[in-house]
Amino acid sequence: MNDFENIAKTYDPKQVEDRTYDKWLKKGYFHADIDESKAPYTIVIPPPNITGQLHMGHALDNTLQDILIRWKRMQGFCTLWLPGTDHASIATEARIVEAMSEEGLTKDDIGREAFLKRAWEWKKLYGGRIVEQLKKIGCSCDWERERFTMDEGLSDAVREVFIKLYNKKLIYRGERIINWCPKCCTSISDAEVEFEEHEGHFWHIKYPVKDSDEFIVVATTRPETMLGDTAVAVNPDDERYTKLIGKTVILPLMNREIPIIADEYVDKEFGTGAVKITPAHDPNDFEVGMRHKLEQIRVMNDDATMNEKAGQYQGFDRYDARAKIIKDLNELGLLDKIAGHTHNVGTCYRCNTVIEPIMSKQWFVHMKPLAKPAIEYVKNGTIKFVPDRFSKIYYNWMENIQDWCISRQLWWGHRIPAYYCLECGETIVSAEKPELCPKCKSSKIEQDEDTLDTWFSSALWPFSTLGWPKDTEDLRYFYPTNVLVTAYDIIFFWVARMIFSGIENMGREPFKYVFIHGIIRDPQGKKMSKSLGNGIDPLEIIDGYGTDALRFALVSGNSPGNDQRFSVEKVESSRNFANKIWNASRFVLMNFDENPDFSAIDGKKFEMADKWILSRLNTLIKEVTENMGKFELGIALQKVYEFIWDEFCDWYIEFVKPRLYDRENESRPEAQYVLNHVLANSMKLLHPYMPFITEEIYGHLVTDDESIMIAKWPEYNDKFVFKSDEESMQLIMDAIRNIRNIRAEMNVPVSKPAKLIFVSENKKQQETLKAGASLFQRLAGASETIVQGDKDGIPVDAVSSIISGAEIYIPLEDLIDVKKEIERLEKEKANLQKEINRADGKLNNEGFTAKAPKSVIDEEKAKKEKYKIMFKKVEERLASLKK
RNA sequence: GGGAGCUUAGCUCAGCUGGGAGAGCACCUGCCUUACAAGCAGGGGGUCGUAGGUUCGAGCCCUACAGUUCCCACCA
Repeated sequence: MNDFENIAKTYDPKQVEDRTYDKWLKKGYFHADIDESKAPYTIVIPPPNITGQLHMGHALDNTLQDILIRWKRMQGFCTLWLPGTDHASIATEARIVEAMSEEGLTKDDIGREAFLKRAWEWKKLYGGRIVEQLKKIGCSCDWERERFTMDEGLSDAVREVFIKLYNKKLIYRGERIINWCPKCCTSISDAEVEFEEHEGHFWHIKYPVKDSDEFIVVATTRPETMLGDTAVAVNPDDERYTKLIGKTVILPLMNREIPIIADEYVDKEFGTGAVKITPAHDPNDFEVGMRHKLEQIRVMNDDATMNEKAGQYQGFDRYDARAKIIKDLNELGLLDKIAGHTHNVGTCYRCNTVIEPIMSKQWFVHMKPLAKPAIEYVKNGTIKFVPDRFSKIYYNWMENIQDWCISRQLWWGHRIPAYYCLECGETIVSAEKPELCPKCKSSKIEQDEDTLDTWFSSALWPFSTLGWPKDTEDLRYFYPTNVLVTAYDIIFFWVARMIFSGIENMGREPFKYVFIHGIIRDPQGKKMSKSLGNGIDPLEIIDGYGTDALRFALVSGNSPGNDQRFSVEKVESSRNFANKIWNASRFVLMNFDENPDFSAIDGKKFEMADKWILSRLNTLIKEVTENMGKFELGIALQKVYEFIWDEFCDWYIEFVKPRLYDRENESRPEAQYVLNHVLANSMKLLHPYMPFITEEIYGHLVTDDESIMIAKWPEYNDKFVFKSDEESMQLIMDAIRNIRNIRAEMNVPVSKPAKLIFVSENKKQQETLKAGASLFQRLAGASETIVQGDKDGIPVDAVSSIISGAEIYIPLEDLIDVKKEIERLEKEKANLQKEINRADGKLNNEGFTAKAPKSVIDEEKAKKEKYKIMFKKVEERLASLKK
């Protein structure tokens, strides 16, 4: 015994975590030094927004990355986990605008320069918060390489890519229908629009045909856009309207003459079959307008109020204008009818405001040529999605991709490196502001006011963070990265864009695997969200249960790509596991001698139980490593859990107790050694998942390592395969379980010792059972263990159990009720009969014997034999009881 | 309209290439046994959504259907 006896009986994460993390930091374990003798293993973090607070999604995502990184580091790779943050243009700008409005200020009040100054201050103040939170969950990132999307180097990368794509004509500026968010006051990309089902109306409006009494009725969900109508379209094959094609209608309220045109776009079956065409406010109408060379009249301002083109409705908000228009039309008798209509309305993914499709001059990325190789890289397996089904989602998006609107009417972000000559209108795309216009030599040049979509810079993250466009050592060594870990909801925004950007700019894939996980939901299965207030704060969970427990709860029992519900109960049981390990370790340590030294351990002195657990550990190492290699982290963790709790704690520790308690026992050092060895290796296997407690325990064990973080990952070793000992221990454990079983059934607690008689004809089994005597005594309440080859002298009033190969008799004297015992055995007999029948059924099936693999057939035959023997023994026992 | 996932014990979920259904929690019965009551020992509980099919053999593969969740498209 030693000091470890006095260690707390419960594991206290607070005493361990921060101290341990600091130690790792100080030792520089997180830092990756390029080592050409090693293979690199790289992960770039999905950069959290500087506005962000750690939520469960981050906790899961980063735990998964940390598991992979820690595992690979132990395997001897030169691992780099590169961290950083994203400037998150819209989200951050919104925060700053909000803060300013509390001071009664607007962006325009203070101007661009002052605004950016504030933004950088804000970043300085809050940008590091999420990074500190990542440290709390144990992330082993190389903080010396931390990057920010608006760092100088990364901004260079952005400009470089913009210029390059512009010169290749893959970036262009054009006037098109874009998604406009009136609240954020910026355009957003298609991917940033979320559709919501709204209960709306379908207003049928009568447009008078010029020089006639006729009307043509159009149906719309957005009547306010009619102010910008420049045509009415019908299907050319629609006989109802054939005679009207080419005629003119008077646009109500505006009294403008607009033509009736024919276009295939119109669906005869839908609505009235006649469509008002508003090229400046609808993407389809825009296309129709282009085909028919229609005028584009934009009737709305950027804040979604009506503009001067809206006539009497100028100044109205879009919805007020809508109400007034309906009212006015009704008064004019031009409102044909109002139908209920549920339809999907696009909203801004940041602020949830209904977006307005508006014609606007913006910058776009021409996507088709970039999408093509990006599809190819996944198709040919250069990049693999895990699980594979997500590649379908990716194809589906990439194959139907539209051009990407990248300009934003925001200030916080990378300003577009395009300059316009105020004299001749020339556009110059350049990293630096040109002195003179190359065309007219004017010096009146101004830079484009807009910034780029945040995702434009994050698309470059896997190489911009490594130094690109400079040709750095880091870039050469660590690129391409190995795996990207993210949730499925970000495949379009980010993963897809990184893929084509990596291929386009680096000529190589940005990563080899995309490891996709699901969303963490609340206990009711709802998505956690700020607005619902159902989010569970990971930091609170850490505070209450420890980081390791949180990590365990997030990873165990979950399979890749699937959503999961988060429950405190699960964290509790994870915490219990941590505690279990803690106490197992306490036990091991308090049974060490003063200065444990295992240099004199003799493998020949290993007992059956030692070889059994070593063999089991060996198998575990193999399986866990295989599972992790396939990203089956939940399965791997489950196996470690079961090994530690069920095999190591519940069995092995119980097995070795007598050897430890007896200081004279000659294999006591071997037991200590095996405890140390198995625990140390279990901790290694567990370390990627539960880094803190494993480090703490490992530090107390006898090892050559200064930290488990940099210890060598265990490897499968043929030398530790002890099949025969595994079988023997299986027999002993089966026997103990059976005896406990009987005793529980008979209400005889293990604390009441009873004699144990084993009957077995098999020499090896006899020896095994004899060797197990002390175990039977300790774990099955045996007062004495007798092993014999026949049934001579077995008392009639003994309770019996037949296990594979051996008969167990427990003479319980007056405690036994013979009638009850017969009943029990009859039941047993019936069960065995059922098993025999099942095996027979298979073996008598010609199809089975002809087609099943030999190993399966042999297995079945062996089972049948086994059950037949057991059956016979039960029968015999019954016969003797009935006498 | 197109696509994907899910449906397994009371609850939450695992189940790897098809070869006798598992865990955690909950529940029941014993135990404060000198590592751990956040524990130990034992136990009950499932015709694996339904119906077909392939196969010697299906929770797993195929088809249809039902329920459910999500993604994409966006017919004005």
